[in-house]
Amino acid sequence: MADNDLDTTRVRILESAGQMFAERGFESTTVRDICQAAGANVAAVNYYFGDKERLYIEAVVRAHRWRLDQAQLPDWNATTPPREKLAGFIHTFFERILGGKDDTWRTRLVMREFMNPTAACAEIAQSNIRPQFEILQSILRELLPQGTSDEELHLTAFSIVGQCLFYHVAEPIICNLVDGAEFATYDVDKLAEHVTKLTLAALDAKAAHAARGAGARR
Amino acid sequence: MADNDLDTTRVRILESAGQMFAERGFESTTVRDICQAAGANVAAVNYYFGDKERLYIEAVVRAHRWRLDQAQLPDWNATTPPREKLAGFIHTFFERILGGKDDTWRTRLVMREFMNPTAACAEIAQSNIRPQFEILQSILRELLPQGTSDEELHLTAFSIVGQCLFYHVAEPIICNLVDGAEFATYDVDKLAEHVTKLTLAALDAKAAHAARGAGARR
DNA sequence: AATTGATTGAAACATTTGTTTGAAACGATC
DNA sequence: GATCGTTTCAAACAAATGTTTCAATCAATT
Repeated sequence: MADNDLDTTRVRILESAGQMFAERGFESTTVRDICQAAGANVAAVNYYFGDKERLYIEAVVRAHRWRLDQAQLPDWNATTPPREKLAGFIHTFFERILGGKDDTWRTRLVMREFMNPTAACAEIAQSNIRPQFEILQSILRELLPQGTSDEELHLTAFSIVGQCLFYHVAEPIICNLVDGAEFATYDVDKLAEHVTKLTLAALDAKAAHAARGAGARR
Repeated sequence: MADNDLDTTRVRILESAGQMFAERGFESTTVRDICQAAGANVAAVNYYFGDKERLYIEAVVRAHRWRLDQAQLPDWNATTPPREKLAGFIHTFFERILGGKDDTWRTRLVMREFMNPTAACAEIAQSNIRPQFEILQSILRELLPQGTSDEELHLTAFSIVGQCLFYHVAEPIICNLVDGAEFATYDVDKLAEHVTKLTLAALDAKAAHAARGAGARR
């Protein structure tokens, strides 16, 4: 029952299954291929997980937990300026998405699940994503003028996350649109800096506009 | 051969197949289900398309072409200000993505193809997406200071598209994060206005910063 | 009305796939 | 070393699925 990181048949199957589900999808991946890649017998899937679907769910949840653990948010204290927090959040988010080149399959697996929600999706959203979303919102609350509606807060958070996620979900398209040499230079640091700068510029403008509006009215 | 919009068995199969591929994916969709939904015989798929895969490719290409035709960019003339062009581009993009509530399957199908590229992906990227990308870049060139690098132009374009696409690729997550009542109010107009405002605020700040920098240097 | 070509229909085929089974191998415990 | 629970293995099962076949049907043309 303990799914610790031992090199046991169980986790070998989980890892192989995750990679294959990520690349080919649930239906295109056969239990036989998974077991062959994991060096296990066909019956091992049913022995350890009951059936193929429960193996899938466990693989997805495991992949997302791994993604979160892989890159942790920086330690902030009460004096950390919110601009720095936002920069750190975005950088960490990119680390999780683009991570080591051998780990992108985990993000692919999770994104695939989001577009084909099963039981794993709601669980991940509630237990893993929501806390991160709350953190991002608390940062934005410090950066946006007081009185900003919850809705605008949400949309702004979505704008940030959307910019980051794009580089994963549209990767084949991006490769088709920009030069291969340029694409090769897209790394976490560069992309994070771009998104951070663009977002902060927009937030600054909103804050300035609000201040001007308040000043003009009085 | 002519795939015109007649209510022929061929296009009925294409439409049914598109919807089912979009919801369940390629492998999970059976030829039998497609034909039943289209009111056709099982053999019709092989008769009209040769095999299941060529039916899929044709359905994807058709869906994306339909998406483009559904919402056309406004007519601009030489005097149209670039800010208005950007607003129009973003609004049209959202129309295409979120379109009529009965047509979202087309976007789903295309996004699915992007994450599982087949032969259809490269074709769509080259013949359909690239022209749109060029238009967006030409608009941004008018809004960003002279001397802005191609790379920054690209990243800015990706930031815009990423913000829009997010509402489609992460829909189940968004539903989980915000109140159902609030989500119900997300429509094309509201989202387009948010993305446009945020982006223009950022672009204005960059332009102002560049002007200030140039002024200070002289 | 006959003919010709395109389309549809029901059934069958060959393969693949998830799952099960029951015996063998293994490992720790007494 | 015998025993008991756990794990592995090869083989088989049953269901589903893409594809094919060939006769029936239809529609237009002569």
